[in-house]
Amino acid sequence: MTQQAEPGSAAPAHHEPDELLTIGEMSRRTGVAASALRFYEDLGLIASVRTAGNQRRYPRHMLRRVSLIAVAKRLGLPLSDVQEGFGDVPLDRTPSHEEWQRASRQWKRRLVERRRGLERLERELTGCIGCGCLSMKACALLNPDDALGEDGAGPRRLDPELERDDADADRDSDEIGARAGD
Amino acid sequence: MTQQAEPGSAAPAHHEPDELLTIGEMSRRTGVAASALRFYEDLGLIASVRTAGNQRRYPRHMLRRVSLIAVAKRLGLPLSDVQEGFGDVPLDRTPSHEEWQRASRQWKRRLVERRRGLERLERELTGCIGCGCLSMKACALLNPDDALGEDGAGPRRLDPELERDDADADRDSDEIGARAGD
DNA sequence: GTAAGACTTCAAGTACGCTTGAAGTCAAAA
DNA sequence: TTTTGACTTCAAGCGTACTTGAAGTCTTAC
Repeated sequence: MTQQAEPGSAAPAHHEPDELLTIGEMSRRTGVAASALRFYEDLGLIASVRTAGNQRRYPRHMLRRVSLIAVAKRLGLPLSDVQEGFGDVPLDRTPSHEEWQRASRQWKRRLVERRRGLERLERELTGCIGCGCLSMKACALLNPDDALGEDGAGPRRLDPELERDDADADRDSDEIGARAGD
Repeated sequence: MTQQAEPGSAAPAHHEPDELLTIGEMSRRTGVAASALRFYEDLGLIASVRTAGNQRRYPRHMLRRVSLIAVAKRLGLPLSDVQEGFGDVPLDRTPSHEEWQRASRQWKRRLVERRRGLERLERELTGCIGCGCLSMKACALLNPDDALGEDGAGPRRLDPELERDDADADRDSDEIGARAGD
């Protein structure tokens, strides 16, 4: 962060292994605004070295980091989660495989969790509403799979977790379920 | 919204089919703060009738709506998406099955899209980083499925879409890929 | 009837994730 | 050398999604 880059190595067209990128190049290549990159740097999500003239230069491995931030953001993960997810992946050098792997396992857990949430919501909507009962408790038994099938995921029983998560709404959905019985 | 509820029907303990709920009861049952419920009402995401004394009373079917908002929020969907997702599901009466079904199909599309994004990120992390190549382009051929398998989804080739989406970062990942080849 | 607690509105404040603008500096090309 | 565009910091502003607080009203229970 307070290291210094060679002043002359600014922005050539061809690329060599340890060429440094300007903030503009990073922005163009990742699709992330320069102002956002500065913001991420303030947060410590990414880092840069500085030229003698105090301009940022990014090592190439920072591209991957920024891309991951962008994807995660698109998926609605807060930056604090992204930060945590990076764990001990180093900022000051190209991360090793082991370092990426350790981090990736953390991310995975978070992502699987979130994806499961999405799947639950999908099931609630296509399954429980689709079948007409509108009560998730009842639907846990019906176990619909019309929509899940189209994605290659097999039919599944709802988790006990779901019962807990949305129990508040369910305590009352019997009213709706009764109307559905007409 | 400007309808009026019977003044005497405030907050009994047992529940009848068309009993109305106070904002406090809604809050307790859905886990959503009363201030948030007022906010959602301002946005038109939910609606209430008023007592003679101007207090909110919620019909029971609003519980489901609020629960869906809460789940969607937990999954990082913006309220504007939630709003759109509700489409023509009516606020002023218990929605019919067809109305919920129409809306659910809209939601589904959004959710599937988002879930696919998560799966892509998972693949990138466990597949491409896990296997050591660190280049998504190369990994499209390797097609890892260790993590996908645990969720019952079959192994899949990466979409051409992925290539497009993250092409920016990939243009440079050959550098990383080269180091990975050691 | 009265007291307690739940409710009302409205305005302001907060946290996140940035963008915009001003004023000035740096780097590369002509 | 000069010009142009890309860069710098810092401060303020913005959109989303609320929370908090003040001042007052309603409902319920006693």
